[in-house]
Amino acid sequence: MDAVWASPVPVTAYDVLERLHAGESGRPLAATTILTVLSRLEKKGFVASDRSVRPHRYSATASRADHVAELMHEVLGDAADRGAVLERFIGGVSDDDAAVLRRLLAGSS
Amino acid sequence: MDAVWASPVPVTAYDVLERLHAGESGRPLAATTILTVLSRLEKKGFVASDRSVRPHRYSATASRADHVAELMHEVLGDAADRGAVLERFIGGVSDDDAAVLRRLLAGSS
DNA sequence: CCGTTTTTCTACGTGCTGTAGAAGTAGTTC
DNA sequence: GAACTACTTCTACAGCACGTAGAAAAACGG
Repeated sequence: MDAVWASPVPVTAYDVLERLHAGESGRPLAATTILTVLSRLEKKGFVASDRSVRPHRYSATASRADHVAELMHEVLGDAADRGAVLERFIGGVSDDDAAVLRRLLAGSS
Repeated sequence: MDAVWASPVPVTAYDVLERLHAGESGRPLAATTILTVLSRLEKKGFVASDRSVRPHRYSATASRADHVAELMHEVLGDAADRGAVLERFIGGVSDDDAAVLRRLLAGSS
C-alpha cells in the first residue's frame, strides 16, 4: 500500500500491478486488489483519480516527501514537550542529515 | 494507552487508573484493563515492571520525548529522499521550533 | 487456613489492512 | 443496438492491533 508513490505520473491500476509484480515475484496480486486499495487511498485523500479516461488514472495528491513530513509533524504535534522531542530527534540524525537541516534552517531564517 | 508516560516515576496499575479517572470522567475503566494494557506495553518493550514489590511498579523504558523522536526517525527512515522530506518538514515547523532546531544544530556541530 | 488484593489468562467487539470474487458499467465491434 | 470485453465497484473474509473486561489463579495478611 505504499508503492503507489513510486511514480509521480498518473498511473492506471494495471500499471501499479505490473510495477509490483516486476519487483517482488512472490504471489501475483489480483487486479481488483489494486483497485480496492486505490479506492481506499482515494477515500482518505491520498490519491486522486481521473475518471474521464477509461482506465482511470490515479495520481498521488501529495508527494511521498510531503506525506512523510506530514507524518513527522503529526507525531511531533502530539507532544507537549516539543523541545525535548526535537533534542532527541536531532541527537539521532546522521551528520549528513544534520548538514541538510542546518542549510535549510539557515536559508529560511 | 498513552497516559502512562504522564509520570516519570514508577507507578502501579491503580495509580494509572486513578490518574485516568481524575482527568476524564467518562466511563470508569476496570482495573484489569490497565493491567492488560501495561502487559502489552511491556511485551513491546515500552515499559518495564518491578515485580519484586507486590503491587507491581511500572516505569517507562523511554521518555515520551524519546519515543516521539524515535517515531519521527522511523517515518523518516522509510524515505529514500530524505533531503526532500527534511525540506518539507522544516518548511512546516513554527518559528519557535526552528529556533530550537537551529540552536541544537549549532551546538552539536 | 481464609479472605482480600493483585495479577494473569482468555475473550469479545471494532476498526484497519491485504486480499480477492461477484456483479455491475462502459466502451467496442459487427 | 446487442453482444463482447475491459474495467470498476460492491461486498466479503481473514489477520492483526487495540480497548475493554470477566474469570480464574496467585500472593499476601491475619
